[in-house]
Amino acid sequence: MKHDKTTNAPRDLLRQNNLRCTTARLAILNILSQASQPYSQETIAQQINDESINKVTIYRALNTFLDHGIVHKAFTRQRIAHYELAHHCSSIQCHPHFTCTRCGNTHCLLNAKIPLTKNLPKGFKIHRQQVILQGLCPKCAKN
Amino acid sequence: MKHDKTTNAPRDLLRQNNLRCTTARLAILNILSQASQPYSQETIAQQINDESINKVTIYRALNTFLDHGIVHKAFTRQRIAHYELAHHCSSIQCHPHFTCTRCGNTHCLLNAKIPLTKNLPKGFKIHRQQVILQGLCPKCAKN
DNA sequence: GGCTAGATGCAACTGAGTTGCAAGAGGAAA
DNA sequence: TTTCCTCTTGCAACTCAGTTGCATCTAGCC
Repeated sequence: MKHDKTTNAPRDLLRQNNLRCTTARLAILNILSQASQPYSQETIAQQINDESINKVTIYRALNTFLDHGIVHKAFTRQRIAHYELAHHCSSIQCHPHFTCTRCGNTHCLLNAKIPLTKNLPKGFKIHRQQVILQGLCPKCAKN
Repeated sequence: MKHDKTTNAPRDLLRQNNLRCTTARLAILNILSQASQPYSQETIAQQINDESINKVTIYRALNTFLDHGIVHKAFTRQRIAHYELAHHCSSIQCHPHFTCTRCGNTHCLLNAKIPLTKNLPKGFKIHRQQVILQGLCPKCAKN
């Protein structure tokens, strides 16, 4: 069993998913497996010593990993901001938003209730809790 | 009391916040007040009949509304995607992520528990629930 | 070692959102 | 109603995360 930091885990992970073990992919997986928080493409690029790895390669590798469920996006990417009037929301929590993964429509679930998160580590002061649900809307779930 | 669709509510809202009542702002607020779901800048622009209103104006008006709490972003804008290995998460729910509004750092709250959303409207099939917390991290809360 | 599909690098592109600046308009005072 | 000041708007040019097309390279099977 190897005890150095770059274990065989990433290599195995790739093989299990029938993906080629390339330098770039192994480097990315090694970095993510040692990460204590989600990393952006930029952070990953900085942490890769070998600066020859192109950002496109990192994006493509990450997307491949996403497809295979090896990795996921810690934050749903929402390049396009959506706004609504604030009158229905409490100061700390808004109603959850549901986005359909098939048709892309978003619905406000005004009546759905989510208790505030519990077991928070000490010292964190929560000002706002936001819940995002993904799945199929009634229309798309039928078909 | 006026009964037409463009009520005085938006005008009052602007006055309460010491904001000038301009054509663009009133149009945007009217649209949002009739919206059943969060709208993007593009959608708002489409719904404004007067096509002469510039997209920059809409962005700036929305940001002003944000500053005054009249409006909020239904989805936290995350232009930059952050990735992490998927091994710690259940198929439906990942641990919550906390983003500090002061220093911008994000932390994984691995031990925090959030019950799944209840009182869902009929027909919605949830595949994934994501919780985003905002506030102050222990370091920033001290200062 | 040779071959081939899949992976990579490069450059150019896309598009949401921002910035600087000049021109325009709201609204309070005269 | 007019004047005037300040805030708002429009335009054009920019920023930058992420994508695409295409030529080149390489992992891994034979």
